[in-house]
Amino acid sequence: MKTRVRFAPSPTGRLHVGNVRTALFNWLLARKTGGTFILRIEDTDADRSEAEYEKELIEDLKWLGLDWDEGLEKGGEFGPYRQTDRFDLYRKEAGRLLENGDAYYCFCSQERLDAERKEQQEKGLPVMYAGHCRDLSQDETKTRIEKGEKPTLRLKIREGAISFTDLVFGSVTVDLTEIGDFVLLRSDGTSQYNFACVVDDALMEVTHVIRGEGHLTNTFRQVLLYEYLGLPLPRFAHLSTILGPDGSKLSKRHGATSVGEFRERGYLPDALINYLSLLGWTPPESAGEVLSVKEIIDSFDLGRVNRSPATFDIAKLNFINRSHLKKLTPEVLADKVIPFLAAEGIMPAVIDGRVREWVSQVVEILGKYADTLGDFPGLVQDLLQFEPEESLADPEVQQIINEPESRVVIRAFEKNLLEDPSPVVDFEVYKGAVVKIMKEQGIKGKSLFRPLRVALTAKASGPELEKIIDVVEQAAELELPAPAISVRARVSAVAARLER
RNA sequence: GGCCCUAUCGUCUAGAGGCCUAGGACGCCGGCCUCUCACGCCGGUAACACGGGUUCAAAUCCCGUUGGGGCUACCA
Repeated sequence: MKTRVRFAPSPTGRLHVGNVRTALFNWLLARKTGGTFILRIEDTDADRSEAEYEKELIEDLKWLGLDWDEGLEKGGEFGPYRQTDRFDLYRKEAGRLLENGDAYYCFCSQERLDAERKEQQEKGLPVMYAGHCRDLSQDETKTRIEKGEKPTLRLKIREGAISFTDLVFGSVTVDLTEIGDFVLLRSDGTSQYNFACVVDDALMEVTHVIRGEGHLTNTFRQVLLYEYLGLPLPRFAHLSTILGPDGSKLSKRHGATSVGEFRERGYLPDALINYLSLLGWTPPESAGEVLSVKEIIDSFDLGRVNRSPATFDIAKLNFINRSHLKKLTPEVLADKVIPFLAAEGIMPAVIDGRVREWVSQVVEILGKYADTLGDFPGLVQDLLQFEPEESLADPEVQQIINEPESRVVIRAFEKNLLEDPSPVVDFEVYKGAVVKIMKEQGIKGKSLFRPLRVALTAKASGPELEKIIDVVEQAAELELPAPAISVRARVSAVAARLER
């Protein structure tokens, strides 16, 4: 039988990484087995669901590359795929339950239910609906409805126990005395989650229900529903919760939690997928941990998913992201970095070919310093920035400048550059000037390059000098929002400050 | 409160009774490379929550304790 899986989010907020992992594991199973991945929206909670979130959710999924074969936007023969469009279906199935005597109308008021629950809690009793309306006569039910009362429909829980085998948690069992008669249809006629979920999964012929661990105990209710409805039971696989650094469920106070935030911070979709796939799942040892999406699909196996909750570790995500960043060509990387530079006002909004080429070079030099695309603006800023007044006050820089030899190097460097007729200081010019110092002054190694670095950048550390010389000079020729300073101007500025 | 689930280095994890003196990855620390920072390479630090069983043998099986998560809604 062909695998059919689904991701069924509620549009009640931005897409959380925990949910992404759920979507991912579903998607991986579908892609691994050549099955179908369905996107369904569970929006039966009218108060919290918003169209805006649904839109964003779709965008996030697309950005991640988790494409679906059936459902929202795609359509399919099992639609509609939004639960608010499926109420007739739920009512129809509820009707069957009612006819079979497995469900009943409940007229208990919200107040009564609340009071009862409170009392049960205070007395330390199991908290569940006591079943007051369970044995109401058909006549009474009928007249009360005719009088205009709006009942809920509840499931009549049978005696005995219910158990099922979860693909990751194994066999689980519960005694049905632990479960109260729960609501199927609300008094306004809409469906409650567990019921809608079962009807949808069954009607959509879902073969594997892969979802968060929070639903593990809901599954008992759902299995019972499948039984009452006489529908074939799908396989279940529950995924452990993702925790924050303090061991509680990952939430906003732990920092970024939504896909949108990670995208905005400059994480690559493939890296996010790679990292999330590693939470609770282990690739075969030989594969290593930095994997392409294709590699993950190829080695994915639900049987290797573990049960214990995992803590979200930003340091490891950074490592994975960095690793993915390093695999990109400079050109591809540049195109991804440019929007981040533009957002910080470092690059103009409209980029021409020369600037793009320049960014490619820069990104190649600075790439090893970046964890995320969002790190680049700061790095490029550092490269472009030249503020001798402030930077020369740095103790490390001071120490270099105070060396008599350093002063000789900087002055000679300035002189050599000024004597060179080339309008632009490119790498060849730079090299010529440096070689001359070595020959004439006999200075080399540390004593040579440290002052050269200070002369060029007014800093004590940074990327390799021979790599930055060209891009620094070129930056001065580019029309950047904040004009960059040319090599000669830099060296002269530093040399001038030597006198004081 | 009741029920369900869970527990290996700081973190993600390997581990399906002897292969475990517990392996890998991230982080951290150290070394090498090097004008510097970083990258890279090499090395190191560090864990079976606790207490009882079962067994010739337990990280692995059972029971309990403790910690964590979830459900117990006319939320999903």
